[in-house]
Amino acid sequence: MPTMTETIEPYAPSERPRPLTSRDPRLAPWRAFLTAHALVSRRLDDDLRAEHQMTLAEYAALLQLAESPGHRLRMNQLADGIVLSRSGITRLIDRLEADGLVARKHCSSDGRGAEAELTDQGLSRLRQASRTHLRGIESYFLGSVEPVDLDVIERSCDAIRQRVRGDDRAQPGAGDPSEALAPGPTRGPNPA
Amino acid sequence: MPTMTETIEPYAPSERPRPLTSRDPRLAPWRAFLTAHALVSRRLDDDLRAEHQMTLAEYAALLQLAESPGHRLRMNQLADGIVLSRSGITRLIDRLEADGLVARKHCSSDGRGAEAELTDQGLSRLRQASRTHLRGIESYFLGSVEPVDLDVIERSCDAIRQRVRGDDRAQPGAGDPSEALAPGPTRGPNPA
DNA sequence: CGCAGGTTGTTGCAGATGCAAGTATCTACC
DNA sequence: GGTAGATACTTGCATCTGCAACAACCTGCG
Repeated sequence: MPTMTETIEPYAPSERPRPLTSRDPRLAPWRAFLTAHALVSRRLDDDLRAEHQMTLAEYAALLQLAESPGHRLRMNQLADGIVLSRSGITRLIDRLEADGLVARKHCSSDGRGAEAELTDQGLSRLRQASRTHLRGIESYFLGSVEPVDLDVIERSCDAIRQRVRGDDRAQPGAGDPSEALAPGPTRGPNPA
Repeated sequence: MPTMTETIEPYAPSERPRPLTSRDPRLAPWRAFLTAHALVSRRLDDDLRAEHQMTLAEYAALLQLAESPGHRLRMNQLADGIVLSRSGITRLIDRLEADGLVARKHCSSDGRGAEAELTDQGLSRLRQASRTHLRGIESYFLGSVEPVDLDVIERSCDAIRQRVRGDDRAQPGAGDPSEALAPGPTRGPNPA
């Protein structure tokens, strides 16, 4: 796997001399990170619940499906994508299916497998909810971070992701997911 | 096809012209942020559970107490500090009290109030757990982020915090909390 | 003083999540 | 081909969390 970012730094961030102590000033960024996440994600969740009767996790699942080819995904990939346990995904899809937003399909290539497929109604609900959600991200997250700093955050968080789980399940053939929500003349199921 | 060549103009991060769309590249940092947090916090929680039978939230509460003057804190402040609902804090302190790690005290200045006070055993358990926890932070978080970038993350996350909750409950008179866990000859309530 | 309204913490209840165990299926090796 | 082990998902059970309702208390105003 590519170690691509060979930086010109003084030392690699992974190997530092002394063990971390409770008074190390580098703990401040970590705490800020934790608090910021807790506040933002709670707020986004509250907004989605209030305006669309939908949790943040449900939104994330619908979004993942909308960005996947054929609007369908295996349970496992879904679980990895939104960082949820297998059983968590089972129940989450249960709820979305009960609401008619996704449909369970048998996986043709793997008898054990199940796929969740976004329904038209699911896509519609996702698009509606995305207005609230994107407004929230813009307001709480992007509105607080200097544009120049977004790259740093993305790089750092990607590095964290790669480090915590040795691998990553990237899907190179997934096409451009950025248009999954775009209501333009991209594909059939338009928001009627 | 829209030209992605945006000029590098410096405008305030709070006021942007167009509403955020689902294909905006600024969504990538947000998603990376979400995923990184989910992975790191889960990992830290798993480690604490496995090695010290303690959740991350319990650790955070004990730590907050250890950093507070007198090793005690009102329920509300505790709730704000670790971003948990009131009832969540009630139950969390219930558990810690049942384990003998904190003790509930009546607040002398406010008859409604309750304070949680760290017990000696609580401090001891916290110190033990902190080895695991600090090791995890070093390994997963600090080991992934370039030292130069820590400041950016701290600033950004602080800005998010301030924006999401209009105010912040800063305690300027709380002294230097960084020594709360240091086993050295710092202050009175030492591990007898 | 006395009450209205706000604040603090706790409890009933419901929802979301994880682990461990179970079932069905796939893969590899004999 | 057949069996052992791995994998994919689901289910039972326990835990954690939040909202709404509640009780106790404080504050301010008449």
